[in-house]
Amino acid sequence: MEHGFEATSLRLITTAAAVNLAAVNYHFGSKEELFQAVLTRRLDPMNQDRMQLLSAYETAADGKPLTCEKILAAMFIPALKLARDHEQGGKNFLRLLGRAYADPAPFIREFLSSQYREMIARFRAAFSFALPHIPREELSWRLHFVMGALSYTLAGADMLKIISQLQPHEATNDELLLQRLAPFLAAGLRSPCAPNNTGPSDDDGQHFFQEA
Amino acid sequence: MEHGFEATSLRLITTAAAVNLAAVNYHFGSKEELFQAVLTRRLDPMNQDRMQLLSAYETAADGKPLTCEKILAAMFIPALKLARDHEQGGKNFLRLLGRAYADPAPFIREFLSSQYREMIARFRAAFSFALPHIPREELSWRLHFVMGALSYTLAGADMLKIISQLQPHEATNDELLLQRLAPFLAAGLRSPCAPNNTGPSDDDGQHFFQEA
DNA sequence: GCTCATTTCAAACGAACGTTTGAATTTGTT
DNA sequence: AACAAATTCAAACGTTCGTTTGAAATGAGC
Repeated sequence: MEHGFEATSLRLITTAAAVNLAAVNYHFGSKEELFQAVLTRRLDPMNQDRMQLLSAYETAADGKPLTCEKILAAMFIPALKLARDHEQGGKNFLRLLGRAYADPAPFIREFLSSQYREMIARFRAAFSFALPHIPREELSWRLHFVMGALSYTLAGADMLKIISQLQPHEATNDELLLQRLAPFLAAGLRSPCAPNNTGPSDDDGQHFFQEA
Repeated sequence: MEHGFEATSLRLITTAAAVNLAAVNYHFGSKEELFQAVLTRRLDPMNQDRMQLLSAYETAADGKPLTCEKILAAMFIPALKLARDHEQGGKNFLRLLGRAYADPAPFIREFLSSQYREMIARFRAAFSFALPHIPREELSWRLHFVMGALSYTLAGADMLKIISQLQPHEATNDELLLQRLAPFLAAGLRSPCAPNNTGPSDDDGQHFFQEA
């Protein structure tokens, strides 16, 4: 979490774990496979939880579309549950995960892609049903913004030291953090679509970036 | 941009640039200082542009508060101008910058912190004037979400390959991307504040994550 | 209690890293 | 042309990396 995948040596890990260096290659095969195992152990159950929670909400809604807040809650609650699991370093795992989102290593990107594909598809369908007036393509972008803000927030809020001078104990309160993030994102998701986003000749859609 | 700071060797860089390996240490001192020089050359002028543009908008508004869209435009337009400068690899620089936001290396975090502190303070003041009903602390969080979504978007939209199956030529159209991001973020910034966000006993503020 | 598969361990391997060195080369000035 | 400063260059430095090796230790089944 602190140093990223490349800069974290196996010697650092095995020393901290009080095991032999060769144990990693014996039990996991390589450093990459160890990393994938670390992520899979918690990421896969978390995404399963997310989808089950979403399904539970949908059956409870009985055919009616869910609110954005409800769908976002299905994304955030399993993450929070994991953050609360102090026995297994929950908060640190979410930060490791947030860092992995931005890691350029191809094997990490492919791994995350395979781990998220199914969950993202489910949630996009839910948002699409909840926001029928938003075109599919526009919704894809907004879902991207949601994932970006979420991963960035989970990654550790180091940027907060620049943006604000909040107390450090407040900056690490992930629960409060997500309670602020969800309404913010819900408002963005619900916001009316600019007219003709695909047509570049629309004046109202363009003047925004024309000046200066 | 592709491999991150740690995984990009000086031999890769100097070979691609057709210069000698030792030239980096002779002219820049170290790999870290080279990286800072690469960032500073464009980041510093970009942030200066942002602040000047914001000041221009403010004097044009003649004492009246700016809209969120206007303030966001002051953040995005200089970034777009840089992205359009193909002579100097503008788009690639923004992606390098987005990656740097998430890089855990302490010297990178300190460097970015010093480069952004002044600009962030200016923009927070502008948002605070534009959104007087949002408490200072809540605004800090929202500004954090804005920076997160922006950096994640600029970092390369690799997650889009998971989220949607958009055409790759569309995925790289940064201008359209920011035109979609700005309204999304403006809606989030403007969204009404949940009652008593600091008090954890408020029922309406808590039930959101209590269930399941 | 012996056997054999599994796991642990210290040591070493080859490769790649950022950096340094000191001699060549180029450049600018007289 | 000659000198001095600045720059380039090939080579090597010491370190660290992920991985491999082969022997020692452990554990389960008969």
